[in-house]
Amino acid sequence: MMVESASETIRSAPSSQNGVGSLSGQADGSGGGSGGGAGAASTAGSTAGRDVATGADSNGEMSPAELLHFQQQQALQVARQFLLQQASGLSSPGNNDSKQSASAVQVPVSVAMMSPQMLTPQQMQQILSPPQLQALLQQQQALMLQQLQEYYKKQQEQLHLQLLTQQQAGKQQPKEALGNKQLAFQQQLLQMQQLQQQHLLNLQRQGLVSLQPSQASGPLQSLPQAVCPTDLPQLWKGEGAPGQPAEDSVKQEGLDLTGTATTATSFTTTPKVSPPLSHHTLPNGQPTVLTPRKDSSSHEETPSSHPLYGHGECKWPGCETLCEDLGQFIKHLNTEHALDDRSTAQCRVQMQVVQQLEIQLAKESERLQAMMAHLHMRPSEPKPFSQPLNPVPGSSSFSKVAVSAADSFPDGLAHPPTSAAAPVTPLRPPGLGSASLHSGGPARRRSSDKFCSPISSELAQNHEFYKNADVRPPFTYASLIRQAILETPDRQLTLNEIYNWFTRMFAYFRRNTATWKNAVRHNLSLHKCFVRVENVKGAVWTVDEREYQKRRPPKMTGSPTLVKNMISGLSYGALNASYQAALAESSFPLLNSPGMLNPGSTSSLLPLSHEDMGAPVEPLPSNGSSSPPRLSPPQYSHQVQVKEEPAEAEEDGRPGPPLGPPNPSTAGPPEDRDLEEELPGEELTPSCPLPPSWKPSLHLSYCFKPKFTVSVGGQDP
DNA sequence: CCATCATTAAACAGAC
DNA sequence: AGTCTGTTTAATGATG
Repeated sequence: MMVESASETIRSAPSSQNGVGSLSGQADGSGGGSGGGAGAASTAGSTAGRDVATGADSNGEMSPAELLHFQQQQALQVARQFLLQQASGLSSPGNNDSKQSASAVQVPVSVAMMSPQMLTPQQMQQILSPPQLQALLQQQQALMLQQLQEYYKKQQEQLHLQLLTQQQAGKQQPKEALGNKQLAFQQQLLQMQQLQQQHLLNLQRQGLVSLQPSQASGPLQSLPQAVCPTDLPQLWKGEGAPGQPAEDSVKQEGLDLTGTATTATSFTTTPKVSPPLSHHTLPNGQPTVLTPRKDSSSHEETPSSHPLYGHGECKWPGCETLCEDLGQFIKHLNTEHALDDRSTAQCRVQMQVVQQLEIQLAKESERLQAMMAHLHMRPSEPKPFSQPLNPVPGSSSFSKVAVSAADSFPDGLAHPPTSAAAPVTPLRPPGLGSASLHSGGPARRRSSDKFCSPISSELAQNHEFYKNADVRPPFTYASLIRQAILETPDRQLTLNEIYNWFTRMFAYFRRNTATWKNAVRHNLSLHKCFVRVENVKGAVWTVDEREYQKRRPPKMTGSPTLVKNMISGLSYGALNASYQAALAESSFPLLNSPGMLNPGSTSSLLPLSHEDMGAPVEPLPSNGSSSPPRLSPPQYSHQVQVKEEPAEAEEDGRPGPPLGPPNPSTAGPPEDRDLEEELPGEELTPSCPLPPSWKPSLHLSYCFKPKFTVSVGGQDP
C-alpha cells in the first residue's frame, strides 16, 4: 500500500503541467459522490467540442443518469405523498405497513408528481426511516412499472394498428412511400422497445426488479437474469390480457421475423434510439430530463438522424454504404434493405446477437459477483461499478492489480469489455469489471493483440462507455493509434489529431496527458507500422498495414473457419458463436467474403473485425514484399496514402477509391500471398487459430523504426 | 530462464 | 524561453 502510494506520488510528479487538470477531474468525480452515471454524464457533457460524441448524445439517448434521476424524482414524489397522507391523517392510524403500502401504491405517479411538495431529498430522508424509504421506493417502482406497461401496451397497439392500416393502404401506394411509413413505425416500435429495455435494465441494475418480485407484477419476475429484446414484448404484455389480437400479432412480429410484411417493425435493437417516453410518464411539468427532444427525434417522419445512419454511412449490419445525407440514406435503406428475406434474416441475426449479449451480460455479471465475493473484494457492495473509477494511470502498481484481476477470469482472458453492456450499462461493460474496479492501470497487455479483441467493433459498440467511463481501454497504444488513424477518411492524422482522438474517445485519456501522450509519441516512433509523412501542412502519421500485421502474432487470415474457431475461443465465444451460427443460418455473406470485413471502419456488425484477428485488412502492395521497408525512409512515403499524392504505390493493388472510409473491401488473396511470402509459415496456418509451431521469434522481433539510419548504426544492442 | 513486447519515464534535439 | 514534436534509451513487468 505504501509502496503504491509512494510510486504514485513519484510518478505523478513529473506530469506537473497536467496536475491541475487531473486533480480537478478527480475532484469532480469523487465530489459528485458515487453517482456513476451522473459523473459520467457530466463528464461527457462537459467535454465540449467533441463532434461525434455530442452528436450521438444529442440523438436523444436517455442516459442512465437521466433514468436514475427520473426514478429518484418519482420516488421522492411518492414519498412526499405518503408523508402528506400520514400527516393529514388520511391513512388510518393503526394501519400496518401493508395497508399503508396499498394506499401509497394507489397514488398515481402522475398525480403525485403534479403536486410537488417542498421537501428536499435530505428532508425526506430525515423524516422517513430507511425501511420506509425503501418500501416507498419499491411501491413507487411497482406502480411505475405498471404504468409503463400499460403505456407501452397502448403504444404498441396503437402502432400496430397504424401499421396495419398503413400496410393495407400501402398496397395502393408506391413501394417507397410505404417503405418510409414502415420506417417510421419501425422506429417508433423500436424506440419503445428500447425504452422498455432501458427501464427494465435500469431497474434491474438498481436491484429493484429482483428486489420486489412479488410487487413487480408477473412479467418482471422472469427477468432477473437477462432482458432480451425479444422477451420484452412478452414481458410487458404478460400482465395484460393475453388474448388481445393486436398484442399477439405484435408479439409475433417481435419474435418471428420470417415472413410477412409486418415483420419489419419490431425487431431491431440498435441502441442509439431515443425513447419517446416523456409525455406519458411525466405528464406535468416535472423538470426531468425526459425532454421533448426525444419526441421530436422519434415521431417525426423525417428525423434529423436515424439509428441506422451515422457518420455518413449506413449502419445496417454489413453494409456501410456511404450516404451523403439522410435522404439518400433513406433511399438506400428502402432499396437495399427492403423487406425481403435477406433483410429479415439479418434482423433475426441481430436479434439473436442482442439476445445472446444480454444473456452473456447476465452470466458474466453473476460470475463476477461470485468471484468478487469469493475474493472478498467489496463483498458488501452489490454494484461495484456504479461508481466512477479514478484510476491512476501512472501507477504501475495499479496496473499490476488491474491486469492480474483481469487475468483472473475463469477463461484466462483479460476480458475486454464486450459489446453486451455498453448500450445499456454504459458504465459497466462486463468482463472489464474487475479490471476497471481496480483499474487504473493499463488494462492493456496486448489484450487486443493476444486475444484478438476487435478494437474497432469494440470501440464501436462500447463507444459511449469508453467515452464516459474513466476506464482504461484494453487496447495497446499501437492499436489505438492505428484505430484513430484508420477512422479518418484519409487515414492520416497529425499528432495533435491523434491526441484529440484519444481524449475524444476515452475519458481515461482526458487525464494524465503527459503520460499517455508521451506513450503515443513513443509508439509512433517506435513501431515502424506508423509512418510519418511530410505533408503540406506539416507531418501526418499513417499506418503501414503490412508492418502492423507483421508485428502482430499471426492468428488467422481470411478463413471463416479460423475466424469461427478463434471466436469461439474468446471470452464471449458463446455469443459470437451463436452469432456465427446465425450468420451461417441466414446465409449472411459476411464471413464468406473476406472483403466484407473491414478494418478501419467500425464494423458495426461483427463483434470481430478483420484487423484484430490478425488478418490482412488492406490490400497491400505486392511489390517489394521481401524488402525491409526500413531501409530508406522515402519508401514509406510511397506506401501510404497521402492527400497530396492519392495514387501512390501503396494504393497500387487497391482498386478502391483513395478516399472514403477505410473500406478496402478488396482484401484477399494477393495480400495473403504477399504476407505469406513475407512471413513464411506464419500467416496462413489453416488448421488452428494459434498454431503451436508458431514462434514469434527473430524477424518478428520488436523492431525499431530507423527513421534516420545514422542514429541507428552503432546503438543497436 | 529467456525472448518478446507493452508501458512508462526520461533525455535530447529540432522546429516553431 | 517555452512548447510541441519526434527519436531514442532504459527500466519494468507480463507473457509464452
